[in-house]
Amino acid sequence: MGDFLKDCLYFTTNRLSRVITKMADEEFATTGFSPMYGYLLLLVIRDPGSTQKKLADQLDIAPSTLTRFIEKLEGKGLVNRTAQGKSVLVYPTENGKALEEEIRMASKRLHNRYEQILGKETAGFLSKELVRSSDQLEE
Amino acid sequence: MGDFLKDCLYFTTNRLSRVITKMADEEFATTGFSPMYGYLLLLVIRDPGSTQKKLADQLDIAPSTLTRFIEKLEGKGLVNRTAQGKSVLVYPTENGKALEEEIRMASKRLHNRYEQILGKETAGFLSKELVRSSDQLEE
DNA sequence: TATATTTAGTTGTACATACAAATGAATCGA
DNA sequence: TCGATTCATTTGTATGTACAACTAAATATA
Repeated sequence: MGDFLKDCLYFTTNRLSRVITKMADEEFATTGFSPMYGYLLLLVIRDPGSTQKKLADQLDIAPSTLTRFIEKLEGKGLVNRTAQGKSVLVYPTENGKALEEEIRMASKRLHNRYEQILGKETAGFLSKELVRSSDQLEE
Repeated sequence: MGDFLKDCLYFTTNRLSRVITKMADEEFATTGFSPMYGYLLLLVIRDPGSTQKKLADQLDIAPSTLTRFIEKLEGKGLVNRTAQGKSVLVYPTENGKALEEEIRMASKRLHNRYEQILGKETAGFLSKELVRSSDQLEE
């Protein structure tokens, strides 16, 4: 009995995920796309010529998901793809690079917003715990 | 620079969410539906005649999402809906009630699985922190 | 070298979830 | 009591995400 929901990591994690995704969507609204795309673009800018596999690993998403993200960014003219054997290398376009500052600012706003509510300490600690747990659960 | 991803609560939360959702889907596979439906059915069994609003609040999902979930459970013959003024009351059917044990076992398996990896203490602590943070971020 | 296996990416499809707009019931203020 | 507002739900539509099946390239094995 009691509350089986509050005890279930599946539920509690997904709940926070919904809450913070909403927040992130709001702060990233000025960029014209959602936070995952923003972070993906930052990765591509930081490391031009990354393979899709590498990007998917860094973001910890399925390859098919990454394909879809890259397609969309390419459609918006923010990245280019060039096939290289069985791999695909991804590069930012000038338009893509021009967005870096905007994305970093959105990211900063998001951080400030949740840190102001949770406390900088707590937020940092929580992130670290989440990374650690994800790492462990993925073996 | 450094790793902006590991520091971002949006990203770290969503990552854990993907990891644990996969795990939960595996453990709930025997029930024939996904974990959220299982928990929803448990809520309805525990409190027959709940309004959809109440259920959506307990699960912390949008009302429209709840409508969709209930539709699906109704389609599988696990719950009934009766309109009551502007509200809708939800009741479990016999078939629905018959699934309670199965769902509880799936939930138990999920708990055991992640507790074995993270440690019971850590898992419990993490859940509590996530609830607290979600509560705070939602005001 | 020829075949088998592995690896990277894409495509079709499905699902959880949300928001905005619409509907219909209940309540409140004049 | 009537019109305005609020509230619960539904519906249309969109998005992030995954898996399974497929293709094509690379590597390993015989």
